[in-house]
Amino acid sequence: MKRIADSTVRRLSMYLRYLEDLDTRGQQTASSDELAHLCGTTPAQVRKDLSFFGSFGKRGLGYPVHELTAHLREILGLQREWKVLIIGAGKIGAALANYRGFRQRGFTVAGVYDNDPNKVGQPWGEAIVRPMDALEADLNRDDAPIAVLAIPAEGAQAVVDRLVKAGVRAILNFAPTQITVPPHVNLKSVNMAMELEGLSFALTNPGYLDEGAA
Amino acid sequence: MKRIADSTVRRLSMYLRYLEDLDTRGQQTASSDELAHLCGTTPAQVRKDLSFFGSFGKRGLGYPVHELTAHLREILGLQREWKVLIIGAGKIGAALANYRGFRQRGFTVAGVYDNDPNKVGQPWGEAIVRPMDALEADLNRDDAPIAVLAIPAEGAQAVVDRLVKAGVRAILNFAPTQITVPPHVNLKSVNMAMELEGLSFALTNPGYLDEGAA
DNA sequence: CCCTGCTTGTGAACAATTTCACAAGCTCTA
DNA sequence: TAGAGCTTGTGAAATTGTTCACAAGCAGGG
Ligand SMILES: NC(=O)c1ccc[n+]([C@@H]2O[C@H](COP(=O)([O-])OP(=O)(O)OC[C@H]3O[C@@H](n4cnc5c(N)ncnc54)[C@H](O)[C@@H]3O)[C@@H](O)[C@H]2O)c1
Ligand SMILES: NC(=O)c1ccc[n+]([C@@H]2O[C@H](COP(=O)([O-])OP(=O)(O)OC[C@H]3O[C@@H](n4cnc5c(N)ncnc54)[C@H](O)[C@@H]3O)[C@@H](O)[C@H]2O)c1
Repeated sequence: MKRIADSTVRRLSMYLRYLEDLDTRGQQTASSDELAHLCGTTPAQVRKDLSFFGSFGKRGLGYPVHELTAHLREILGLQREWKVLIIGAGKIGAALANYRGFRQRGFTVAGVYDNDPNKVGQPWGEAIVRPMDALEADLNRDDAPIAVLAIPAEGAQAVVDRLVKAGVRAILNFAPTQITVPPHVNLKSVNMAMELEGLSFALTNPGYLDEGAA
Repeated sequence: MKRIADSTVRRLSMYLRYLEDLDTRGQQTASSDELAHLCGTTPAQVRKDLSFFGSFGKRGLGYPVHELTAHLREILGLQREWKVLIIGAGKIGAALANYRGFRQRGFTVAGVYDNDPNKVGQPWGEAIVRPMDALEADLNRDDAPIAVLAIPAEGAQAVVDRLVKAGVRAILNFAPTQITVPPHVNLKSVNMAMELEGLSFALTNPGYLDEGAA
């Protein structure tokens, strides 16, 4: 079984988004060329990405939109519902918990946790903030959720260790710090300051990007 | 002038974060090995990344922490203040506007814009929400800010076109849609749904990741 | 002053990813 | 049934990014 690049998975996710659009508009087929234009990539890339998982298209015609949508959902594991735990009932946590885009894709917020006694027990969106102490007891190992970490950097690694010990095998981290997890746990980090700094770099050093500008 | 990979810039940003830590703790020097461990990369990677910009270390000793910190700030363009415009006074916009991490790095929110008449004019953190109409007049082309796009996907491309026309040359986009900009404009997108779907994929297809699992 | 022990800086090897290019195959038309 | 016109699927080539390995060079001790 071939290793799939991270970049490929991200693109699959994007193909799915646009295929869903086309599907609701009733379009029957889409060529790799059309998908590429929608997603800002190249036709060859689209075909190569899909070819890792099977051969879904018809030569001369393109890909059947509705069918490919279903295939991609399955590949990405989106036929099922995923439970999501939000750790940290702060500003970022609040934005995420109410984010419609997640629910649309089958991610449902199963709980919100915080260690601030003033927040615990308070209503928060449709949920009630739970104490960190309750974490282990709340978790069902057979259906371990995805954890979203939205707490300050200082406590992050300790909380991650605790989540991992409790059976969580996927974590989306927003704290701007390096987190380590055992190999069987999947970790993704979103670091917004880093993105802004990337823009700062690009604005400051146009020469390093536009090959050969003086 | 050599093209610098995106991944390199992201790592520079991370090196800077940890060097600042070491600096405040008074540590004089740091080896590529130490930095690598802090940042979750390899010593060779650290040295190669830095070598693109000069030779900052002393053989046998390592890198002078304070000095390298300054160099990295300069490379990343962080000696100066960057003005940031937030477009969309919603939940994500609110989280970002109050995010301490940005101000710490020299990014200051210069304005918040929205097209909802009920939000325009309302106080919002330390700012007051301004109408989209005011955008062009507010912008000073000689000191164009970085724009953060926190509005729904539907209107995103139109607003981007308008920002670009008004002189904005760097945009951080949170709307989950493909945006196109002319080549002289820098665009980064953060797509959280895509990250979650990446986790879903990893949980669903362990075989595609752990080389050769049956 | 020279030797020992480290650590950098970097070309070259390697690995991963993207792009190319084209044979194979489908549909439609006559 | 044959031919035209597209578009897929995929090895091979090209490009991009990471890791290796080692000469060069500094500090500190004898
Ligand atoms: N606000 C943003 O726009 C933004 C952007 C990028 C990254 N981040 C990062 O996201 C994280 C959260 O940011 P925020 O703005 O929501 O902060 P916040 O202060 O609004 O919220 C943090 C919450 O986490 C809780 N908390 C702290 N330590 C905890 C622990 N050990 N266990 C459980 N709960 C704990 C606090 O009680 C608080 O409710 C930070 O790491 C921040 O750097 C925030
Ligand atoms: N909330 C989240 O956690 C989250 C996570 C990831 C991505 N996003 C994305 O970020 C964007 C904003 O999300 P949100 O949750 O803050 O939404 P929101 O509805 O809370 O806020 C959106 C704001 O944008 C304003 N707006 C809409 N169209 C506009 C236009 N053309 N010009 C100016 N202002 C306009 C609205 O009046 C509203 O105030 C969306 O694209 C969403 O998909 C949100």
